[in-house]
Amino acid sequence: MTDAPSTDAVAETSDAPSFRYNAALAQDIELRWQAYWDEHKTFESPNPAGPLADAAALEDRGEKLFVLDMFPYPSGSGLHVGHPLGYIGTDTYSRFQRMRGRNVLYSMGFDAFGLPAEQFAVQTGQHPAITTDENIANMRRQLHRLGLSHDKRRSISTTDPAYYRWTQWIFRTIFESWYDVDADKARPIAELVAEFDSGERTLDDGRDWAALSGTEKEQVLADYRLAYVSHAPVNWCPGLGTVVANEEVTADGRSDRGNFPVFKRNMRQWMMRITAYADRLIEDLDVLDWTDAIKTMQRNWIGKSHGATVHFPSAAGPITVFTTRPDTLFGATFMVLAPEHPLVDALTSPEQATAVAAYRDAAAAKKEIDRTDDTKAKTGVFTGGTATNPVTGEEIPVWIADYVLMGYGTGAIMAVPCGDQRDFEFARTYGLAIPAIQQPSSEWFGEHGIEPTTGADTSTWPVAFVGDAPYINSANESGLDLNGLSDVAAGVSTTNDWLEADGHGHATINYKLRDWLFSRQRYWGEPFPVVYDTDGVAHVLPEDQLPVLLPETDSFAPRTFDPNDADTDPESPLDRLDDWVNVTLDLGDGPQPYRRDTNVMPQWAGSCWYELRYLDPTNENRFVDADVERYWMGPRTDERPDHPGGVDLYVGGVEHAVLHLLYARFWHKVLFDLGHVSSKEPYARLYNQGYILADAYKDDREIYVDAFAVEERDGEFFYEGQPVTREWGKMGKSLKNAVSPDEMYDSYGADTLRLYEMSMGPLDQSRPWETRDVVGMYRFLQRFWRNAVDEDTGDLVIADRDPDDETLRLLHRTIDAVGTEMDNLRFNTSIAKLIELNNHVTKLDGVPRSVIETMTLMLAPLAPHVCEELWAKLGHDETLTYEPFPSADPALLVDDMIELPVQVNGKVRGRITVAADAPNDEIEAAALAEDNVARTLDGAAPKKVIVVPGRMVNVVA
RNA sequence: GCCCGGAUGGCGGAAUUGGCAGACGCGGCGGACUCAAAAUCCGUUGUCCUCACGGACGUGUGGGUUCAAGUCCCACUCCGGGCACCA
Repeated sequence: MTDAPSTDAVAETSDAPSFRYNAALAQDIELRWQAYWDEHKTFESPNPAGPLADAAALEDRGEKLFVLDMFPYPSGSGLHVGHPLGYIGTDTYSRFQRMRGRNVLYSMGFDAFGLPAEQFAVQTGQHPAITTDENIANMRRQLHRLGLSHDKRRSISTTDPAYYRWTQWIFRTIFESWYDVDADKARPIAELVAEFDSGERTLDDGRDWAALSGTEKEQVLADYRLAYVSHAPVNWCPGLGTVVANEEVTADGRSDRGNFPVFKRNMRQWMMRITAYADRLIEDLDVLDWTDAIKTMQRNWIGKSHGATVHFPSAAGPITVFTTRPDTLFGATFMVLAPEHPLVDALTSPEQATAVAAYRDAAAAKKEIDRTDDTKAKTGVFTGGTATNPVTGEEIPVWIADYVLMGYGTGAIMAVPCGDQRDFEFARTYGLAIPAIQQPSSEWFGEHGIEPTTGADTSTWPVAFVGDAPYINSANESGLDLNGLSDVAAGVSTTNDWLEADGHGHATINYKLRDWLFSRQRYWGEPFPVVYDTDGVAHVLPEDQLPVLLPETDSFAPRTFDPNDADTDPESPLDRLDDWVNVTLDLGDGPQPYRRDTNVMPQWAGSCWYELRYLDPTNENRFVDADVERYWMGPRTDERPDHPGGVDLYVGGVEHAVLHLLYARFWHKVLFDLGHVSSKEPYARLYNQGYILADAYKDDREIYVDAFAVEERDGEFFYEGQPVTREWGKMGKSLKNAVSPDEMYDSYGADTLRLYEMSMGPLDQSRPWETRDVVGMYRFLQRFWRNAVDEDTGDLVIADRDPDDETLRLLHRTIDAVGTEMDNLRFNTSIAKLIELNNHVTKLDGVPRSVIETMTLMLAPLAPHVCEELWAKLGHDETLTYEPFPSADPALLVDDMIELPVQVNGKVRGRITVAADAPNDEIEAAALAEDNVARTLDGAAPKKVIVVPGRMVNVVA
């Protein structure tokens, strides 16, 4: 009759009813339905083309919906109950939307390259390829047991050569392109070469392109390519044995992985020209449905600021500064260079040489955290050199100080002590002049408790003045005159015009964002598809020579160093493999000897495009078929005209706000510019789920102890008799407070775990795990099950009649509410409404079939296994996955009679029941006649009666 | 220091546009079943006053707007997160 799995009584050790919904029965149901879904390929979603195409199914399914989780790295310790919070949310949403008729793409891959996997391998002595596969298998098992409705055909691992072949292909594509500033998009490098060849474009430095040697041409092109090798200051982390990106360095100058010190060193490394996209990465945030918090973080990281570039002539050549306040040039009485600035040597006078050298050494030795600590007093040294202020013509002293950072702007500033607090403090410390160039208001003086000063005198000022105020002492003989203006914006634009006209500078936009350091000196990553010829010129391998396989070796451990020894050099593990490094290849001009690049890509590479591979996971000709890509990722202008396209719902933790999410947007935009994808953004809607928190306990050595062995006595906590201190933390192995989902499956089953995690609170909020609370959802499922099934016989016990009016109305109100709540990812309130309905029908003498069927469908996205089981028991032959989600009858959402609270002076004194469409005067009369209202009024005539239709009545006495 | 969030019973959390504060769950209390316990089920549960009817108080603090404020405005306190010598 049905191919749904059959129910067998579960043997019980106790005398509990054989068909009570308990952990054993739940497990039985869950394993059977998981097998059923696999066998029937229930969650496979059809593509419009290629091997996953299925025209009939596509016709059936309706509009596409791409739901995506941030994919995990396959950890060696497996999952704890905190990991799947987001996955349960996306699974529930996906199941709900399938019932709403959408063609849902939902799968899960593994971000398996990178440091964690490599470190785990080093610890266990196993090759990372082996441990990674084992860990993936274990995580797949745990996720499968949770009942996640993934299309398993679409799962990928970034470590699979069939996957990273295309990661290398995208690298190749980026390498072979350049950013055309005029067209404001990336274009193939071949088109740039063609422009140089034809003379349409000439070299900036005036050289003749045609006269350059091949190597020289390559050097020119390298300055245009979006992936290039640079010799520049990078973040060297001896403790990890590799360089890391700016985004991977914490505010206190340490690696976010491993927490080792990071040092700035000049090194030859691969970079990606993400800065070319700075503006678009900011602008396109506007069309994304992301939280403002994440958008703000990305904007701050890119750090766009408007200002001016100004050149100060000096004996050592012009010193170029960036300033956001060119209007304060008249107040620039000295300059400050970062200690590492290249002009320092040339500017330093013989008398100051010793002091300058000593200061530079001290600055270099300082840890980043000390250098960027703005609470410390400012230090610096005079170089003995001077530069010319272009607006005043004055010779001003040039200092070096470590509060000026080489990594921002030009590494040099003009100091305006009257208008910048840092410069002010520096000038006070070293007795430099602080002439005023704006006249602050008397209020400003009042706020700082000093007598107003006029003119240049600032001797009594406690701080610099920042803001709008009339300019003074701000005119020169070459036609720049700000005096009389009092608006900073006007001052800035006037000054910029003058600077440009006189050739001293020009308006500029500066960014905090630096190019992305893309190479790592580790083993477990994607090899660069790059070789060097005997002249040292880099060649990217042609498509047909990809993938460049990561070579097999036993010596995959990185060379790491004393974490504090900055004077070390990175050594790539791949460097040791001479046979692999030295190759003879035919790149079109016959077999030639080459050396392979021995770097690997950062972990972020694989996660920059994985969502695209889900679409077409087995394609061997392209990273994704164009039609398939357009179907799943294309912009949806039916939703809104500026829809950017991309993933419809992307759920993950907030910790990737500027790492993965920035890099992935950058790659996607390059692919978009080159016509390889149809959406300008990868993730249209981003939702940040919260974390599961758990108490963690530390002993007096500050070491975490097993949280499950801690006892509480009178508000104090003890571990093995010793007092310990409690703190909040994310759940995790390192805090020794992790609860495994396997424990929950054993005690309650997956459906209960799913319901509990969804009921704890809003999905975007962090919440503390309480194992003892889980039983609430278990009891709910038991009650729900008992409403339909006889616990002793396992037979259906539904009532053979139509629901009463009250039940019917509650049912439809619940349908209405649950649909809306689920649409908005508010699963906690969906569950509350379903429990409310279930509690109501529990009191009935038997639940009508129509009610139990509707409830089963509504609960199915949240607790799919038990609902499938009931659905089958109710006589249905097929999975409920594609049953339409119940819809509410609008006529049943409005009641004939309604109860209204009656307030007297804002306090509820009684209730009246009136017809829903009763006129106001009738409601008013009923309200005043209510016993307790009348008593409260005590005969006094009401001053006013406010009737809020359908809501309430307020009597003003 | 700057920018975002947030604060509601013993606990997690609910509350369209301002309109019955505390939905739902945990825990507590009382009861049923049981020799007993666990599990399960039923009832009850913001605090205080009252035998009761009922009343007073109550959404971090202090003001304000309003017939009516958890919700809006002003000023603060505390907590979480992000950024931070960014010129």
